[in-house]
Amino acid sequence: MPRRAQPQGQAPVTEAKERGRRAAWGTISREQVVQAAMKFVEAGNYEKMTIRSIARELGVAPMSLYHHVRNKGDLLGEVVDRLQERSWRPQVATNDWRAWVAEAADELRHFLVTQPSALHVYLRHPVVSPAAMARMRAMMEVLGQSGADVQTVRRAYAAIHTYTIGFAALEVSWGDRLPIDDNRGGGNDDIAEELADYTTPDQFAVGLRYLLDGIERDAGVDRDNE
Amino acid sequence: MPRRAQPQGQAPVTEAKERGRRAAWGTISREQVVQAAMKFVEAGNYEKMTIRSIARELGVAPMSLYHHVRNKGDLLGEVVDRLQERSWRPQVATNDWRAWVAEAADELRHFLVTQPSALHVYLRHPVVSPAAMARMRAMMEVLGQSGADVQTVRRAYAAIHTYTIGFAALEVSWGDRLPIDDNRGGGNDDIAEELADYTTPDQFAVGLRYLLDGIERDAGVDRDNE
DNA sequence: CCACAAATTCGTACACGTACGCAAAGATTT
DNA sequence: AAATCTTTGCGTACGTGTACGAATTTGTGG
Repeated sequence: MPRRAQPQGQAPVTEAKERGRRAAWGTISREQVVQAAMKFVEAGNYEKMTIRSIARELGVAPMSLYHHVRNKGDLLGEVVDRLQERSWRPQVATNDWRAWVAEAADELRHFLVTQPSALHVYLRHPVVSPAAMARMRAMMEVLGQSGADVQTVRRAYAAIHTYTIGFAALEVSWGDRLPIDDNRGGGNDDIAEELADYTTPDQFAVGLRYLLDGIERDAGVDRDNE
Repeated sequence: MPRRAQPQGQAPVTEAKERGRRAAWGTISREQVVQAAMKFVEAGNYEKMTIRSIARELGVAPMSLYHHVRNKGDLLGEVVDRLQERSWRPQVATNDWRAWVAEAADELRHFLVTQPSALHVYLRHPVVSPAAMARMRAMMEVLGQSGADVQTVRRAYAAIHTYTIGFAALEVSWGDRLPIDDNRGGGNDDIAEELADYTTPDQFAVGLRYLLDGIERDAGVDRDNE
């Protein structure tokens, strides 16, 4: 059914595609796609953020998005970067590097726990978005204040980073109640439930303190070898 | 070829369901579904393990599986439990609890890194399958040898567990190369690449040592307060 | 001005997990 | 045996991400 195009030239780039008609050329840009996606996440409806729903919102066919976004993961990555930027600006200037690092780590933990979309992204691949890189650089700079050399600083950063993300992942997942549990779990999930009480921000701080103790010690060794 | 009913019990591959016909009553059991699923995972084709492919393998319609398995997650959980059981049997009896715990943790890390299906399961919800519970109990028992009280042991277990899973998650994800990177990443993903070198088994051991140091210290406090 | 290339929108199609409900077969009760 | 209940297999349908290629629009060179 070849539909003939209307020569209605100056259709202002305005609103959305009315019924059946193809949307005007240049209707959407990457920026608009990202913003539309962000609206879902901001409203707490992360799971409702689908390619199709975004397209509907923009008055465009689903496949049209793919000329502005590599795929859903790409889009989500950008959304998360903006959320993260908004969530925290690193400000380096401290005389207590341990406190600074601890706070920064907890901030990331909180962000990941609060934004399920972010956790997904962080678990799927290394995040190298601008906000994430800024955070990393700040973290490394402050870690350097301990006197550790570059090697030790990177080690320390990696350890803290993995611990933080891992903790956030379990804090979230352990928060979900198990599906009914028809004893396929071996019958002893009371224990698991008790353990969930040990996946709290307080607990996070305890483990983090352990890590920082170890880092501090290594930093001392670095200084001695100087 | 007329098909006959299977006289119960584990049969070889029932040459079931020739074209169009409905498979005989009692053709599949939960056990068979799990085993069919396991074949995919064992062959390293975890991503090929779909409800539809399993059904095809068993010669039944996809929806038939759902009378034996709650959903794909349930199925995957059981598969992972069997893999885990095969991968490691806890044997408690040691005079060096730190070495034992370190080895057990590294074993879990290795398992998760090796079996992407397992990592998925561990990241989605608390795993309370028999093998996982056995592992946990063994770990706690050995941690108790440090002299720590119950509270401290649980704290310690939680810290080690989250660190292990988090590390495994990043070790895997950082191993995947980024998708081409059209500089949306901020341009500096060399740094990320360098950091990937710090997500290695060696690095895992370093961070774990930090945690164990902290645990050991707390255990000492527990003993003193006794 | 016209031919041709590039960018953009979109229709169709596929495999995925699975909700829903019907039909067939076994189990139980009358 | 007949009637009824329960378990199991399956057909259909929906919403998902996205590969593929066609249709349309804009930009470019002759």
